[in-house]
Amino acid sequence: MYFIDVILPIPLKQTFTYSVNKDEAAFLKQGFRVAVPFGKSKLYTAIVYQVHDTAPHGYETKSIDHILDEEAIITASQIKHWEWIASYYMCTLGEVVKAALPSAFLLESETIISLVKDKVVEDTSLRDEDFLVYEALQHRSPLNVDDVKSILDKKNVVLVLKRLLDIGVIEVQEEVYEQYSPKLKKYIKLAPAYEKEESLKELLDQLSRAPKQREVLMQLFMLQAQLKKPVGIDALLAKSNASASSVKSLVAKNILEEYYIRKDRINYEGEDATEVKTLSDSQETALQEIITSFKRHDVTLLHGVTSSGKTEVYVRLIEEQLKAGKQVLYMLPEIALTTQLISRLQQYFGAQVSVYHSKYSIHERVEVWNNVLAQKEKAQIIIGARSSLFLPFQNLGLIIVDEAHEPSFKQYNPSPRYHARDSAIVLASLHKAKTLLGSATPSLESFHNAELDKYGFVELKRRFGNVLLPSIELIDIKEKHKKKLMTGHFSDRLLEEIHETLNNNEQVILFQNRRGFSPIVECKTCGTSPQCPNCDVSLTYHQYKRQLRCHYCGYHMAMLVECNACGSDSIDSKGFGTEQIETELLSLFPKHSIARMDQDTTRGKHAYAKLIARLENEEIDILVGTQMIAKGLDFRNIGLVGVLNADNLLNFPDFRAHERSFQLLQQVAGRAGRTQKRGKVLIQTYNPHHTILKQVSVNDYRGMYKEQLEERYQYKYPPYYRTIRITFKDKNLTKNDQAALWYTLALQKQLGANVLGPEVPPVARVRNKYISNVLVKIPKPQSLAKTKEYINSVQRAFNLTKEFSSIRVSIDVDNY
DNA sequence: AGCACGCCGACT
DNA sequence: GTCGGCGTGCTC
Repeated sequence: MYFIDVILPIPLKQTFTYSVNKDEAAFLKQGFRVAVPFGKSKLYTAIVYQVHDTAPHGYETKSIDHILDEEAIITASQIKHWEWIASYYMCTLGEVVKAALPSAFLLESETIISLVKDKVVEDTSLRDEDFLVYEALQHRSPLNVDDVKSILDKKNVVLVLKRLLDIGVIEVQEEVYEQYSPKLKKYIKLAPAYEKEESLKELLDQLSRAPKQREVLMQLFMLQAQLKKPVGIDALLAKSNASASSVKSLVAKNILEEYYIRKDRINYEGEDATEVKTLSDSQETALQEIITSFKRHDVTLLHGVTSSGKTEVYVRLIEEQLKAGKQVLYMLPEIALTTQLISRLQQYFGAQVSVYHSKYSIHERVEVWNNVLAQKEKAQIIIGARSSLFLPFQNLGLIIVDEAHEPSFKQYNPSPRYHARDSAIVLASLHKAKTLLGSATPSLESFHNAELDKYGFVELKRRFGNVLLPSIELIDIKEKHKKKLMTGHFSDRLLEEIHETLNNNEQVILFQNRRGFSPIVECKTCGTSPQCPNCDVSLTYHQYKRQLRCHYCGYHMAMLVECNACGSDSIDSKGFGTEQIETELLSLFPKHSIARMDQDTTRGKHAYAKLIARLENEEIDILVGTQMIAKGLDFRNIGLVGVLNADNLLNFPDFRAHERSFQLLQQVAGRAGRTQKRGKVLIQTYNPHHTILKQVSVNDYRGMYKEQLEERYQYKYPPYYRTIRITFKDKNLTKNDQAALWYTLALQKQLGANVLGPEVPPVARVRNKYISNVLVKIPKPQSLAKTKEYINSVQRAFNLTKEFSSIRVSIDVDNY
């Protein structure tokens, strides 16, 4: 007897054992996919973890359904990496697998319902609903469960299906579809029968009465001679100017033959690689320093001011790896993965670049996966978002994590809650590769690591071409309000500068952080504002659809005409988001073109790219935007950057609020003046004496670092303490509170005062579930692994407590 | 995580 | 009486 242990893509800790026959056991290896029956009736895709011959105790194994791959699609080092992620971030291997594999690799079965042949039923013997399904099946068979649901327009259809099954009218089957289908291209050739010269001659004579068809044939010969490779049907049609119908009739007469060739979706059709620009002196120095640093350190931090030309340095490093025959992973936050950057790298490396991120179709992702696995030429360099570190690299030489300070490298939900920067470092070490972290505003942890000599450190202090960093001016809007110098949300100073910039034919970017400061609707008479029925938050007003929406659960309703509480019609929207700024701008600058960039305006697949293109072509004079505009936009003609209100950033209730504000404002400021002329940045605030703003205005990263580090030390936060957050969720408030308290007390038994909480978060209820948080702080000398082991033991005891069985517990390691 | 099973209230 | 709500427990 042979068995395999498999990983299922579900949040269960253990592997599952299935039986296989001798041949299967010989064929299967770790990393293969198999379809296995799981539970009552489902088929799941599982990953083979190991093949063995030890029968498990206590249960009967099922046999696998079938094998999905011809060779392993997951490498041994991937499994090792995923095990590290599962153990470090306290989640299951199944969850990692689910996040790691392109969805097209993980198929679940679908129940297929079909009519039993020759089974006659009296229509009258059926109930109305049953009859509807029966009738539908006579028109179209088979149906899936969703079809039945929509036919009956209800959620629960099991009963109907059960009855039909009982009387033997229908049968059901579980089917797994391969979602990935290769892209095929149609080619055309002469049928083999005519390949001999005499038969060809005969044929041409025959066709003398069909001049169009004859012409098609002649063109085909010409193309074949010219291209010396298969002729695509599209090429033939274009060349011969013939209609598809003449080709079709030639095919019908068996004179021509159609055939298909598998084609990759990922194809770079641009120019071939161009020479890398010559590096400036400071770039060259940085490059040499990085190379030297890698001799002593596996990880190096590159601190380069905005627009210092980090990309060119990366390009050189990548080039070096390619020469050594190694693969390179270039990671970026999702949002910075613009066509702009991709095409820049393609300029240098042409077809060797592949891109991998969530906007790509499942087919494209499968192809990138396979290309990386096979070490194809076109998968030498992967540019991708955080999930690209799950690809099956074979021979990785270097990982670049660009914009490494970006919080979006940390995944919060769903599990695995991994940090891509840290997971990348582990991945690199598995491959004995190097990691380069690049940032203009490194995170405190990374800078601290560099200071402790855990990481190597290299600096690029000058902007490329010695362009000056923008001048930054703080505007006290408290005072401006007092002196009545505000027009809407604009100070006189900001308006003045906008006018001047526009007069110089330069563009303006305005930044308005939306988080925590969305337009909330309020009744002026009684002061109530409409709340979300499912979450403890006020609804926010969205002008473009005249709707009130909840940012947490997506609930929405039409804008109120009168107050629900008192009936008054004096409803006011206070606060300001990007939309309101846009409206104000339209009336202040009616002659200029104004655009807005936020989640609402970049929803479509190409919306973002289009906005960027318009900005690049200078079709937009003023762009208002959220965080989104801070990332990687690289334009030559931005003369002015305005921050409408810096305070709501600073007042964010998070220990990293100050660090984040500094980073964000620096990034935003970096959009200004990327050419010779010095750019200008205006920051409006109620609090111009705030240390962070001062530090931003004079570009004092180190000052910020030192001061923040001191605070972190005092308040026991990272990098001095690690933290793990444990979240409890339940529909029942009391039960949830009890559970959180029980857990906290259990943790405190061993960890004492370093367990904080339970604490109710600012938004205490989301999607009708109450939330409670517990924070575990881990001082440097305390073992992280042992602490986690202890948390795990508390978790196990918690799971055994019956009354808490409905509580959802999620654990977030390094929740920052 | 799904999904079946089973127990309760609200309707034909 | 049936239907469908959701709490509970299991999955090799």
